[in-house]
Amino acid sequence: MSDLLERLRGRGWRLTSQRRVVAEVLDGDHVHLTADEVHARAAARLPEISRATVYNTLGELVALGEVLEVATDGRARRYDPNAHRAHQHLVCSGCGAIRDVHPHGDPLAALPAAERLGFTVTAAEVTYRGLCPDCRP
Amino acid sequence: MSDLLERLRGRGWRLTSQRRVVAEVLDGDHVHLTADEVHARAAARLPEISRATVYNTLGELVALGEVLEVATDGRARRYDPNAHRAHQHLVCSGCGAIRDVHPHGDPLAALPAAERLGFTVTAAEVTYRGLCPDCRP
DNA sequence: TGTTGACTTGGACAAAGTCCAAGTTAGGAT
DNA sequence: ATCCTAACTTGGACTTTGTCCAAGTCAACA
Repeated sequence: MSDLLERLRGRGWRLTSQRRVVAEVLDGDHVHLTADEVHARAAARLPEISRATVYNTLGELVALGEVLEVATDGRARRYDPNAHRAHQHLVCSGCGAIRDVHPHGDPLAALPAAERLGFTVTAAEVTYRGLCPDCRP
Repeated sequence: MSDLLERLRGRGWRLTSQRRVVAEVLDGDHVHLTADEVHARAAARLPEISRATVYNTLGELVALGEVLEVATDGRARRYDPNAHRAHQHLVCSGCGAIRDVHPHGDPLAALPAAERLGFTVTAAEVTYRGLCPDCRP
Protein backbone atom coordinates (compact mmCIF):
# COMPACT_ATOMS: atom_id res chain seq x y z
CA MET A 1 0.00 0.00 0.00
CA SER A 2 3.01 2.32 0.39
CA ASP A 3 3.49 2.14 -3.37
CA LEU A 4 -0.06 3.44 -3.57
CA LEU A 5 0.89 6.47 -1.52
CA GLU A 6 3.91 7.08 -3.78
CA ARG A 7 1.75 6.78 -6.86
CA LEU A 8 -0.69 9.30 -5.44
CA ARG A 9 2.08 11.71 -4.51
CA GLY A 10 3.22 11.50 -8.12
CA ARG A 11 -0.28 12.56 -9.10
CA GLY A 12 -0.09 15.71 -7.02
CA TRP A 13 -1.69 14.42 -3.86
CA ARG A 14 -0.70 16.08 -0.64
CA LEU A 15 0.38 13.33 1.66
CA THR A 16 -1.30 14.03 4.98
CA SER A 17 -1.31 11.80 8.02
CA GLN A 18 -5.06 11.30 7.59
CA ARG A 19 -4.73 10.02 4.04
CA ARG A 20 -1.85 7.82 5.04
CA VAL A 21 -3.90 6.21 7.80
CA VAL A 22 -6.92 5.65 5.56
CA ALA A 23 -4.71 4.00 2.95
CA GLU A 24 -3.13 1.80 5.61
CA VAL A 25 -6.50 0.71 6.96
CA LEU A 26 -7.53 -0.36 3.46
CA ASP A 27 -4.49 -2.56 2.96
CA GLY A 28 -4.96 -6.30 2.54
CA ASP A 29 -6.97 -8.97 0.77
CA HIS A 30 -10.70 -9.53 1.17
CA VAL A 31 -11.03 -6.08 2.72
CA HIS A 32 -14.51 -4.63 2.20
CA LEU A 33 -15.03 -2.05 4.92
CA THR A 34 -17.80 0.50 5.20
CA ALA A 35 -16.87 4.16 5.57
CA ASP A 36 -17.73 3.98 9.27
CA GLU A 37 -15.53 0.94 9.76
CA VAL A 38 -12.69 2.70 7.99
CA HIS A 39 -13.25 5.70 10.25
CA ALA A 40 -13.24 3.55 13.41
CA ARG A 41 -10.00 1.82 12.45
CA ALA A 42 -8.38 5.03 11.33
CA ALA A 43 -9.40 6.74 14.57
CA ALA A 44 -7.69 3.98 16.55
CA ARG A 45 -4.41 5.26 15.13
CA LEU A 46 -5.23 8.92 14.66
CA PRO A 47 -8.00 9.79 17.14
CA GLU A 48 -8.82 13.23 15.81
CA ILE A 49 -9.55 12.14 12.25
CA SER A 50 -13.03 13.24 11.19
CA ARG A 51 -15.73 11.34 9.36
CA ALA A 52 -15.75 14.00 6.67
CA THR A 53 -12.10 13.40 5.89
CA VAL A 54 -12.63 9.66 5.66
CA TYR A 55 -15.51 10.20 3.23
CA ASN A 56 -13.44 12.69 1.24
CA THR A 57 -10.44 10.41 1.04
CA LEU A 58 -12.44 7.34 0.09
CA GLY A 59 -14.18 9.34 -2.62
CA GLU A 60 -10.86 10.51 -4.00
CA LEU A 61 -9.38 7.01 -3.98
CA VAL A 62 -12.43 5.77 -5.88
CA ALA A 63 -12.23 8.63 -8.39
CA LEU A 64 -8.55 7.84 -8.96
CA GLY A 65 -9.39 4.19 -9.58
CA GLU A 66 -7.33 2.96 -6.64
CA VAL A 67 -10.28 1.63 -4.64
CA LEU A 68 -13.59 0.11 -5.71
CA GLU A 69 -16.95 0.94 -4.26
CA VAL A 70 -19.15 -2.12 -3.85
CA ALA A 71 -22.87 -2.20 -3.06
CA THR A 72 -23.58 -5.76 -2.04
CA ASP A 73 -26.52 -5.05 0.22
CA GLY A 74 -28.57 -1.86 -0.10
CA ARG A 75 -26.98 -0.58 3.09
CA ALA A 76 -23.65 1.14 3.51
CA ARG A 77 -21.25 1.22 0.58
CA ARG A 78 -18.11 -0.84 1.04
CA TYR A 79 -14.61 -0.04 -0.13
CA ASP A 80 -12.38 -2.64 -1.76
CA PRO A 81 -8.68 -1.82 -2.21
CA ASN A 82 -8.19 -4.67 -4.67
CA ALA A 83 -8.87 -2.48 -7.70
CA HIS A 84 -6.07 -3.68 -9.94
CA ARG A 85 -6.96 -7.36 -10.24
CA ALA A 86 -10.34 -8.16 -11.80
CA HIS A 87 -12.52 -10.08 -9.38
CA GLN A 88 -16.07 -10.54 -8.22
CA HIS A 89 -17.68 -11.00 -4.81
CA LEU A 90 -19.11 -13.93 -2.91
CA VAL A 91 -21.40 -12.89 -0.06
CA CYS A 92 -22.72 -15.04 2.78
CA SER A 93 -26.45 -14.53 3.21
CA GLY A 94 -26.11 -15.54 6.85
CA CYS A 95 -23.34 -13.45 8.32
CA GLY A 96 -22.60 -11.02 5.51
CA ALA A 97 -18.99 -12.13 5.02
CA ILE A 98 -17.58 -11.01 1.67
CA ARG A 99 -14.82 -12.80 -0.21
CA ASP A 100 -13.10 -11.99 -3.48
CA VAL A 101 -13.57 -14.67 -6.13
CA HIS A 102 -12.39 -15.17 -9.71
CA PRO A 103 -14.95 -16.68 -12.09
CA HIS A 104 -13.56 -17.89 -15.41
CA GLY A 105 -14.35 -16.10 -18.61
CA ASP A 106 -15.44 -12.49 -19.01
CA PRO A 107 -18.91 -11.94 -17.56
CA LEU A 108 -19.47 -9.28 -20.23
CA ALA A 109 -19.28 -11.93 -22.95
CA ALA A 110 -22.53 -13.48 -21.71
CA LEU A 111 -24.57 -10.46 -22.76
CA PRO A 112 -25.43 -10.67 -26.47
CA ALA A 113 -25.49 -7.49 -28.53
CA ALA A 114 -29.24 -7.82 -28.95
CA GLU A 115 -29.63 -7.65 -25.18
CA ARG A 116 -27.54 -4.51 -24.82
CA LEU A 117 -30.42 -2.24 -25.85
CA GLY A 118 -28.11 0.22 -27.56
CA PHE A 119 -26.00 0.74 -24.46
CA THR A 120 -22.21 0.89 -24.63
CA VAL A 121 -21.56 -1.71 -21.96
CA THR A 122 -18.21 -1.43 -20.25
CA ALA A 123 -18.33 -3.44 -17.05
CA ALA A 124 -20.08 -6.29 -15.29
CA GLU A 125 -20.22 -6.74 -11.54
CA VAL A 126 -21.22 -10.12 -10.21
CA THR A 127 -22.38 -10.86 -6.68
CA TYR A 128 -22.59 -14.54 -5.84
CA ARG A 129 -24.75 -15.35 -2.84
CA GLY A 130 -24.84 -18.38 -0.61
CA LEU A 131 -23.98 -19.67 2.83
CA CYS A 132 -20.45 -19.85 4.17
CA PRO A 133 -19.26 -22.99 5.98
CA ASP A 134 -19.94 -21.42 9.38
CA CYS A 135 -23.52 -20.42 8.53
CA ARG A 136 -24.55 -23.62 6.77
CA PRO A 137 -27.29 -25.46 8.77
CA MET B 1 -50.54 -8.19 -10.84
CA SER B 2 -54.10 -9.04 -9.70
CA ASP B 3 -53.11 -12.70 -9.76
CA LEU B 4 -50.40 -11.68 -7.34
CA LEU B 5 -53.00 -10.30 -4.95
CA GLU B 6 -55.00 -13.53 -5.24
CA ARG B 7 -51.90 -15.60 -4.59
CA LEU B 8 -51.16 -13.54 -1.50
CA ARG B 9 -54.71 -13.83 -0.23
CA GLY B 10 -54.33 -17.58 -0.55
CA ARG B 11 -51.29 -17.29 1.68
CA GLY B 12 -53.26 -15.62 4.44
CA TRP B 13 -52.57 -12.02 3.55
CA ARG B 14 -55.16 -9.49 4.56
CA LEU B 15 -56.01 -7.57 1.46
CA THR B 16 -55.98 -3.92 2.46
CA SER B 17 -56.33 -0.95 0.15
CA GLN B 18 -52.75 0.04 0.98
CA ARG B 19 -51.32 -3.32 -0.08
CA ARG B 20 -53.44 -3.29 -3.20
CA VAL B 21 -52.11 0.11 -4.22
CA VAL B 22 -48.49 -0.84 -3.56
CA ALA B 23 -48.90 -3.97 -5.67
CA GLU B 24 -50.48 -1.94 -8.47
CA VAL B 25 -47.68 0.60 -8.43
CA LEU B 26 -45.16 -2.20 -8.84
CA ASP B 27 -46.85 -3.64 -11.90
CA GLY B 28 -45.02 -3.62 -15.23
CA ASP B 29 -41.72 -4.34 -16.95
CA HIS B 30 -38.43 -2.61 -16.22
CA VAL B 31 -39.89 -1.27 -12.99
CA HIS B 32 -37.19 -0.57 -10.41
CA LEU B 33 -38.60 1.97 -8.00
CA THR B 34 -37.17 3.09 -4.69
CA ALA B 35 -39.34 2.87 -1.60
CA ASP B 36 -39.87 6.63 -1.73
CA GLU B 37 -40.92 6.48 -5.37
CA VAL B 38 -43.35 3.70 -4.55
CA HIS B 39 -44.71 5.82 -1.72
CA ALA B 40 -45.12 8.88 -3.96
CA ARG B 41 -47.00 6.92 -6.62
CA ALA B 42 -49.11 5.09 -4.08
CA ALA B 43 -49.97 8.37 -2.36
CA ALA B 44 -51.23 9.74 -5.66
CA ARG B 45 -54.01 7.15 -5.47
CA LEU B 46 -54.36 6.80 -1.72
CA PRO B 47 -53.16 10.06 -0.15
CA GLU B 48 -53.11 8.92 3.46
CA ILE B 49 -50.80 5.94 2.94
CA SER B 50 -47.78 6.17 5.20
CA ARG B 51 -44.13 5.58 4.46
CA ALA B 52 -44.02 2.92 7.17
CA THR B 53 -46.71 0.89 5.44
CA VAL B 54 -44.90 1.10 2.12
CA TYR B 55 -41.72 -0.15 3.77
CA ASN B 56 -43.64 -2.92 5.56
CA THR B 57 -45.40 -4.05 2.41
CA LEU B 58 -42.27 -4.01 0.28
CA GLY B 59 -40.46 -6.02 2.94
CA GLU B 60 -43.25 -8.58 3.00
CA LEU B 61 -43.35 -8.88 -0.77
CA VAL B 62 -39.61 -9.47 -0.78
CA ALA B 63 -39.85 -12.06 2.01
CA LEU B 64 -42.57 -13.86 0.06
CA GLY B 65 -40.38 -13.93 -3.03
CA GLU B 66 -42.81 -11.86 -5.09
CA VAL B 67 -40.54 -8.86 -5.48
CA LEU B 68 -36.74 -8.56 -5.73
CA GLU B 69 -34.63 -6.04 -3.91
CA VAL B 70 -31.82 -4.69 -6.07
CA ALA B 71 -28.86 -2.62 -4.94
CA THR B 72 -27.40 -1.15 -8.09
CA ASP B 73 -25.87 1.88 -6.45
CA GLY B 74 -24.92 2.54 -2.87
CA ARG B 75 -28.05 4.59 -2.38
CA ALA B 76 -31.66 3.58 -1.98
CA ARG B 77 -32.71 -0.01 -2.54
CA ARG B 78 -34.93 -0.59 -5.55
CA TYR B 79 -37.82 -3.00 -5.90
CA ASP B 80 -38.28 -5.17 -8.97
CA PRO B 81 -41.62 -6.96 -9.44
CA ASN B 82 -40.18 -9.24 -12.14
CA ALA B 83 -39.24 -11.95 -9.63
CA HIS B 84 -40.47 -14.96 -11.56
CA ARG B 85 -38.34 -14.68 -14.70
CA ALA B 86 -34.57 -14.88 -14.21
CA HIS B 87 -32.89 -11.72 -15.41
CA GLN B 88 -30.04 -9.35 -14.69
CA HIS B 89 -29.70 -5.56 -14.79
CA LEU B 90 -28.12 -3.08 -17.15
CA VAL B 91 -27.51 0.31 -15.58
CA CYS B 92 -26.62 3.57 -17.33
CA SER B 93 -23.71 5.27 -15.57
CA GLY B 94 -24.94 8.60 -16.89
CA CYS B 95 -28.60 8.85 -15.99
CA GLY B 96 -29.09 5.81 -13.79
CA ALA B 97 -31.67 4.14 -16.06
CA ILE B 98 -32.10 0.45 -15.27
CA ARG B 99 -33.22 -2.18 -17.78
CA ASP B 100 -33.82 -5.89 -17.37
CA VAL B 101 -31.53 -8.02 -19.55
CA HIS B 102 -31.11 -11.73 -20.20
CA PRO B 103 -27.53 -12.95 -20.57
CA HIS B 104 -27.14 -16.43 -21.99
CA GLY B 105 -25.96 -19.29 -19.83
CA ASP B 106 -26.13 -19.51 -16.06
CA PRO B 107 -23.84 -16.96 -14.41
CA LEU B 108 -23.36 -19.43 -11.54
CA ALA B 109 -21.61 -21.84 -13.90
CA ALA B 110 -18.68 -19.44 -14.28
CA LEU B 111 -17.62 -19.92 -10.67
CA PRO B 112 -15.50 -23.08 -10.32
CA ALA B 113 -15.86 -25.19 -7.19
CA ALA B 114 -12.34 -24.27 -6.14
CA GLU B 115 -13.38 -20.61 -6.10
CA ARG B 116 -16.42 -21.20 -3.92
CA LEU B 117 -14.37 -21.31 -0.73
CA GLY B 118 -16.64 -23.89 0.87
CA PHE B 119 -19.76 -21.75 0.40
CA THR B 120 -23.04 -23.24 -0.79
CA VAL B 121 -23.61 -20.81 -3.64
CA THR B 122 -27.22 -20.39 -4.66
CA ALA B 123 -27.51 -17.23 -6.73
CA ALA B 124 -25.60 -14.78 -8.87
CA GLU B 125 -26.63 -11.20 -9.48
CA VAL B 126 -25.03 -9.40 -12.38
CA THR B 127 -25.02 -5.65 -12.89
CA TYR B 128 -23.85 -4.55 -16.33
CA ARG B 129 -22.76 -0.94 -16.52
CA GLY B 130 -22.41 1.38 -19.46
CA LEU B 131 -23.93 4.36 -21.22
CA CYS B 132 -27.39 4.37 -22.70
CA PRO B 133 -27.97 5.85 -26.18
CA ASP B 134 -29.14 9.16 -24.69
CA CYS B 135 -26.09 9.57 -22.46
CA ARG B 136 -23.43 8.52 -24.97
CA PRO B 137 -21.16 11.49 -25.85
C1' DT C 1 11.20 29.36 7.72
C1' DG C 2 7.42 31.73 5.46
C1' DT C 3 3.55 31.49 2.48
C1' DT C 4 -0.29 29.72 0.48
C1' DG C 5 -3.59 26.86 -1.46
C1' DA C 6 -4.95 22.37 -0.45
C1' DC C 7 -6.60 19.76 3.26
C1' DT C 8 -9.14 18.87 7.64
C1' DT C 9 -12.55 19.71 11.13
C1' DG C 10 -17.02 19.72 13.56
C1' DG C 11 -21.43 20.46 13.14
C1' DA C 12 -25.59 21.12 10.65
C1' DC C 13 -28.21 19.07 7.30
C1' DA C 14 -30.31 15.50 4.11
C1' DA C 15 -31.67 10.93 2.63
C1' DA C 16 -32.93 6.25 3.62
C1' DG C 17 -34.66 3.12 6.75
C1' DT C 18 -36.43 1.26 11.43
C1' DC C 19 -39.37 1.09 15.39
C1' DC C 20 -43.30 1.73 18.37
C1' DA C 21 -47.62 2.91 20.86
C1' DA C 22 -52.11 4.04 19.61
C1' DG C 23 -55.82 3.87 16.35
C1' DT C 24 -58.29 1.42 12.46
C1' DT C 25 -60.16 -2.41 9.82
C1' DA C 26 -60.67 -7.02 7.02
C1' DG C 27 -62.82 -10.92 7.34
C1' DG C 28 -64.25 -14.92 10.09
C1' DA C 29 -67.63 -15.92 13.80
C1' DT C 30 -72.15 -15.24 15.54
C1' DA D 1 -76.02 -8.10 9.10
C1' DT D 2 -73.06 -6.94 12.82
C1' DC D 3 -69.62 -7.82 16.05
C1' DC D 4 -64.82 -8.99 17.49
C1' DT D 5 -60.26 -9.26 17.33
C1' DA D 6 -55.86 -10.07 15.55
C1' DA D 7 -53.70 -8.02 11.91
C1' DC D 8 -52.72 -3.92 9.79
C1' DT D 9 -51.78 1.16 9.44
C1' DT D 10 -50.35 5.57 11.12
C1' DG D 11 -47.32 9.48 12.44
C1' DG D 12 -43.55 10.63 14.56
C1' DA D 13 -39.29 9.86 16.88
C1' DC D 14 -35.06 7.85 16.12
C1' DT D 15 -30.89 5.69 13.72
C1' DT D 16 -27.71 5.13 10.01
C1' DT D 17 -25.40 6.71 6.12
C1' DG D 18 -23.80 10.32 3.51
C1' DT D 19 -23.15 15.48 2.06
C1' DC D 20 -21.93 20.27 2.68
C1' DC D 21 -19.71 24.34 4.46
C1' DA D 22 -17.16 28.09 6.90
C1' DA D 23 -13.24 28.40 9.62
C1' DG D 24 -8.89 26.64 11.04
C1' DT D 25 -4.49 23.92 9.95
C1' DC D 26 -0.56 22.26 7.56
C1' DA D 27 2.47 20.00 3.52
C1' DA D 28 5.36 21.31 0.26
C1' DC D 29 7.46 24.55 -2.50
C1' DA D 30 10.25 28.76 -2.77
